[in-house]
Amino acid sequence: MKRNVCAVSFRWRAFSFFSAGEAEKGFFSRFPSSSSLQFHYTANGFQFSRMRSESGFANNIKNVDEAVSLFRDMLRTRPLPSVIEFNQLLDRLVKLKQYLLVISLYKDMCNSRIPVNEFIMTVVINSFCLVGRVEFGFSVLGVFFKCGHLPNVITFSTLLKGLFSQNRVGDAQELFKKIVNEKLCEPNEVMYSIVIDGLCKIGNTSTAIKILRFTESGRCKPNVISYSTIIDNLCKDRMHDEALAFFKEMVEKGIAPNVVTYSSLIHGLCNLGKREEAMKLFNEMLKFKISPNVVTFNILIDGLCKEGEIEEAELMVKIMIQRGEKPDAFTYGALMDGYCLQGRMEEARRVFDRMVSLSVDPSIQTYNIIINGYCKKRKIDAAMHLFREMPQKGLNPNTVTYNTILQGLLYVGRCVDAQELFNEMQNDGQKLDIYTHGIMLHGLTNNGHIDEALWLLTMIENNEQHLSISMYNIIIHGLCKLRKFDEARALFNSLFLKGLDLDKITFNTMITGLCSGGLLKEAKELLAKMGEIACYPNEVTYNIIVQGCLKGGEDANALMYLEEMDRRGFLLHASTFSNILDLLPSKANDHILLKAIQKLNPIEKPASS
DNA sequence: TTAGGGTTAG
Repeated sequence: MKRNVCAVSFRWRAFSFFSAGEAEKGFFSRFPSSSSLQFHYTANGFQFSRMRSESGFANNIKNVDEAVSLFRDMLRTRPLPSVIEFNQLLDRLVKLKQYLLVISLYKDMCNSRIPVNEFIMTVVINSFCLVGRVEFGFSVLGVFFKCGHLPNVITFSTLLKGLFSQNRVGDAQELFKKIVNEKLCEPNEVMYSIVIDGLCKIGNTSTAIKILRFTESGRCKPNVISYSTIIDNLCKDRMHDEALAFFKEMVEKGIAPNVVTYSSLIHGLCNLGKREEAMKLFNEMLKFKISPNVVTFNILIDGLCKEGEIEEAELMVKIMIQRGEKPDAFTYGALMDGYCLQGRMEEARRVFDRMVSLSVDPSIQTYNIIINGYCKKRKIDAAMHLFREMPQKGLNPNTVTYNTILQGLLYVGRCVDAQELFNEMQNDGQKLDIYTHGIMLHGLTNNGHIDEALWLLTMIENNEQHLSISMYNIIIHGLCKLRKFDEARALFNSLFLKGLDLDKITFNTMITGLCSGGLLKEAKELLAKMGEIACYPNEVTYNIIVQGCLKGGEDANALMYLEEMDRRGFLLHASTFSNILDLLPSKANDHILLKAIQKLNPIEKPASS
């Protein structure tokens, strides 16, 4: 397809995010050619001529070595194999997830002056996107124009998908607008669903809905995928009524919901704890002959387990098998999680063994679930045994696994073992995350090892990695618990100097500490300070201060804060209420206090008698 | 059948 290439390529340069300089010189120098990659191949010279007689010859390629060998064979064949055959080979490699190899072979083709077409270049663009280098995808677009080809709706869709997957949402939106406004191609259902999905993934469901409405006005109408994507994300936002409205709308428009639509809705209902409604929908899909798949069953099984209905979940596994769906690591993971939640570790272990005996490979996550179960039951040796078994099964414990075990060790007070494992984790090059540090700080502090916790905090500060205010909150809480108020106060004050954003939890922790140390005046001053720095006190703050005042005998101040709570619409917590009740016998005549209590009473009033 | 699309675990 050759037409007015110059005009198009001139127009194309107007893309602000397409840095031609960066991209044009980029990928040829950065990506190796296949000959420099360590692949072994046998050059028998007949491989390709033998295989090409079979239909869909590339589908018979089983591994990378075979593909490279075949490719070399193809380069030597005369006359040259067709561009379609080269494309089939590259496409097979994409299916085998060998994206870097696709890029390398493409480079070899260009070097050998083998003609390429828009199909091959789109495969290469897709490969660049899938290795996280969408900018090089745009450089291939430059080759399109040089070769006299025009990018079409599939090329642009691939690039849009690449931009969204690399979180370049602004660039993706800009490109999409350009495609529409300048009519670079006619968007189709796939393009719309990529854009809708990309917007939903960053939580911008409302713009995604606008795109859906926009498509209604065009030639290409929204389809089941666009609707399902919107429905799924509304469910994730817990907006089930809105999701159901879209469901109803699509049915009325004659767009048939499929297994994904139903699975999303069922998932949404399960998350809201509406099990019966979820089952109703499940039966509805059966009635309409829409077969639930392994995902649908896993959603239901997981939902039942989280509700504590494990026996029903086990029954659902039987139904799933009867219907020809094979339970997978998710299924067994959900069951294990259910048993773990109830502390039924023997049954959880039996599910684990059942999974292994049925040749379902446990995933890292299934290990994490059962390890977490053992840790919660303080059965740390059993957890440790499974943890050490993982590498033998070819699974490397991830950050979550380490975090779980660390938490378990600290929970039972094994601080030295936790420290050792924490070191081991770092020596193994395992990534630490914000939870790792929180778990360590919390565990050390809780076990009275405040000095070690402070030392760790200094290390984290020096590395400036994952430093968050919650870490200071943990330490301040620990210092106050040990009645080290001076140190707690010093740390608290240092946060202002460090320029860290204090949150309500920091203030609430410090105010709790001050109240527990009888330092009421300081606690009240701190509460006043919250307003000054626009970190306004919340319901928790007021409950803390009221309790502090009552314990410190400052009833008048307690009353003042109670009135303040009433004005702000804050409720009494049960513990505060019980503190007030303790005081009542001596305050039976204090009408103002009684009135305040009546207003703030958190307990439902009995029906009028 | 020469290229691009949506769902489930701490």
